[in-house]
Amino acid sequence: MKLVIAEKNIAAQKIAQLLSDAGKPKNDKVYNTAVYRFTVDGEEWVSMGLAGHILAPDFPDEILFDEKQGWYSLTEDGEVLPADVPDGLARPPYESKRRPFLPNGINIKGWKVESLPYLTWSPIIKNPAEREIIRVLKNLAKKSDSVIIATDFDREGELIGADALSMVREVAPDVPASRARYSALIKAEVTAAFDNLVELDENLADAGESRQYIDLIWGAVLTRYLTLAKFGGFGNVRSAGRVQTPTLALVVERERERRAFVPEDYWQIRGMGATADSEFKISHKTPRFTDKAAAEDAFSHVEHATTGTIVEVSKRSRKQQPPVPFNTTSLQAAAAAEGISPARTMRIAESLYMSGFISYPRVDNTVYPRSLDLEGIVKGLSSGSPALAPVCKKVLAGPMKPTRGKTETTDHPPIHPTGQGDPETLDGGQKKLYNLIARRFLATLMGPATIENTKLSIDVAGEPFTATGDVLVDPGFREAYPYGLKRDEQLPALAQGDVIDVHDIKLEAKQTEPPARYSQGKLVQEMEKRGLGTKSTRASIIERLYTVRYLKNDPIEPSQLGMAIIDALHEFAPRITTPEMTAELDADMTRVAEGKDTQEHVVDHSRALLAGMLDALIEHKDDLGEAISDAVTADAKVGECPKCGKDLVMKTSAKTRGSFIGCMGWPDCDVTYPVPSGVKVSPLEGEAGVCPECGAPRIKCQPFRSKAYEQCVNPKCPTNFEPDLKVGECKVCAEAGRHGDLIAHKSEKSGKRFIRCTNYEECQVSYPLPARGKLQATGETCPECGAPIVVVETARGPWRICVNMECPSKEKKTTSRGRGAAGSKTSAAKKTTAKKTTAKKTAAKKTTTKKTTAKKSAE
DNA sequence: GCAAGGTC
Repeated sequence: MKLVIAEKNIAAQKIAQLLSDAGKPKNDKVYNTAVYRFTVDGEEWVSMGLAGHILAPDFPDEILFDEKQGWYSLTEDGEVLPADVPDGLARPPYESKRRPFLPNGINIKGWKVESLPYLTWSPIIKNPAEREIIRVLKNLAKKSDSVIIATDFDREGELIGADALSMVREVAPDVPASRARYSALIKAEVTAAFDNLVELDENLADAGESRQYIDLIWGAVLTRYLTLAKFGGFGNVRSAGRVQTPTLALVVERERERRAFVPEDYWQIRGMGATADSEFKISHKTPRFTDKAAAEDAFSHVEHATTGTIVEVSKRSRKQQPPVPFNTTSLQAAAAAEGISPARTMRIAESLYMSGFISYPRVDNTVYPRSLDLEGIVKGLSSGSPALAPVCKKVLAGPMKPTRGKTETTDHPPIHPTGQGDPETLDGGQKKLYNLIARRFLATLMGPATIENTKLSIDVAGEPFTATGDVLVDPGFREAYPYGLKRDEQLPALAQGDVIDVHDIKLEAKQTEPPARYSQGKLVQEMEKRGLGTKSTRASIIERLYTVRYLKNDPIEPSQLGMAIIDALHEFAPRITTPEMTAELDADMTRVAEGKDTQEHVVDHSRALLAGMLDALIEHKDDLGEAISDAVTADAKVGECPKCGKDLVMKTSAKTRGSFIGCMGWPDCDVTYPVPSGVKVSPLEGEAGVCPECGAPRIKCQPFRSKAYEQCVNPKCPTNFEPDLKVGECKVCAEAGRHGDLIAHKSEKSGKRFIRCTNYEECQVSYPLPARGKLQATGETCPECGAPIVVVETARGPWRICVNMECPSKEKKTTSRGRGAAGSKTSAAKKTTAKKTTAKKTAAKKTTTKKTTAKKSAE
């Protein structure tokens, strides 16, 4: 039997399909792992997929260092054994200007600043990371008479293959092994690769392993150092790494630019133009006046103007080209613009890929291979998604010339829908991403959009004004792909000499804006541009920076802690803070791969560079600890104590582990505030962070998967609730000839807010209220149902509602205002909706599972 | 308790 070892399951499956003599390969399982059995020229073959790297590098357990005997380990009875370490590490571990100050017997497993120099020079072992896969691999290897490594054709692939082979060698030391190198999972490539088997490239694998070692050594040493400089308790690791630290530095650098930015004043003159049946924006031909006097002079001419004359009408049409196919980075950027973070995009994409909706999601390629059945996919989409059917029909009728991106690789096709599966079974996030991918795919097969731009030149009291409007005259690809499309701005049909009304002309003082913060999508693109990380790692690295609290918010801001970390590393270990470390590492690895340098030399050189920085780092440990401590306190600050003026900070209760806000003046000052549970809370900065009503801090609350809101932390503050506010009079009571007032209440127990009539016993009139937002009475009643109208101050501004949830006006609002009105549903109505959604989801899940199972057994 | 790289 021949054993084919691929990097991942899909590759193992594809290879089996492409090499199999006749008919489909047989799906089989060895201990729950999928393997594929087939025959080649009558010979029995089996292929299996790994799960990427199956071994993980780590520092050995229980290895110690002694000045005289070097590295050693202790047996269980305490016997000293020389450790099996590579020659290069037999040297004194730490070439410091000082003599090593440590006692003998340093254990590198303990997190101690004193052991960091030894960690820098520690040997590295590789531990099994995928025990199940290794078990299957060994099981099959024992039964095989030859083994073919068919992992991806790149540096990491070669390393993954070499690691797999080392596991095979443990059970089959003499089995012949060879390597198949294919760069695309298509018949011609794969058969050619298996017809021309080569040897595993040990140098290339060594290069990959050097990368692993250097990343681990630098990452572990600096992470331990930062964590220990000011230990913040377990769960408060301050990490550093070759990719994450330069990425953080990008964000910090942008923030510094913003802070150093000096805004410049400018002035704008803008107003409204109107014809009998339409209104449009007009602005002075000089878009920005930098001279205040000139702006005021121009404004004085038009301030009281009521009419303007059209001087010229010009029309220009421009074409917008359809987008190029998605690779990982462009998908992440497009999804980020739709509010899905890169990390979440990858989690959802993985699930869509695993259930057969989309192609493999980790790709650099942006050119569809010739072998891809574009027409078949469009047909599949057409029958699977009713919403896409009309546009699919158009695509099928057209010439279907796909666009091409700049990056052409042959490993996988660009990310595209498979045309399989029923999109109705997907959940919210999946559906959103699937639609983006499906619509992008269709757009790449369509023609350009044509936008007609109309420009009006208008004379207003001798001053030149303009108005512009963009109208999509031929949607082209936009019919499939509306993402990021600006709304039409239609100007009325006007001709030279026509006179229009003008009004509301204003002189506005403005200031230039600092450079924008990175969005998560932009940061992923910037990382790619600078060679930081790979398509598979960038999203998770950004996410990591959020979990260690170096970053916050979106657009991305660095925390004080993040800035302190960059400052410290910039001063004492600058190499880790720039993309150059990655560039130099790449150059080193190329030399190792070419056989011009060795793993030992390259890794030792890197160890020496790190060791050279340790002296200064250790010397300044306490300074850094203080800086981190100050930064953490500053990050926790939510405001100033209204009672004693000291800082109010987020604290964690030792007893309940819940969060609360407390005064730094404790125990002298006892001011505390509760913090809503189940939401992510962050302080608001500047004026927004202080409640104008009561002086307590205002905070931003981010509930899981719903809109963030802001509120004052003081539960007794009038901004949280106006108790016993009269919002109107009871209509039912009035009809019955008595008087009843409608009063707003808040339940002490549940915290729910509602309106109830003072004669509730008799009329039973009560209305629910939204859970948050300051309430104002208007004195008005709803024209549709006669219930009172109130204003609720929400995060998105004031919101007028009729308190009667059964009011007929609600239906209209739901359609016209979308989310805003949806929030006005009664809790009962909400419950029904929630139930429906859950039921739908459960049904959807069941269907998906059924389908997948059905599909699997069919294969 | 550390990184970054694969992929589940």
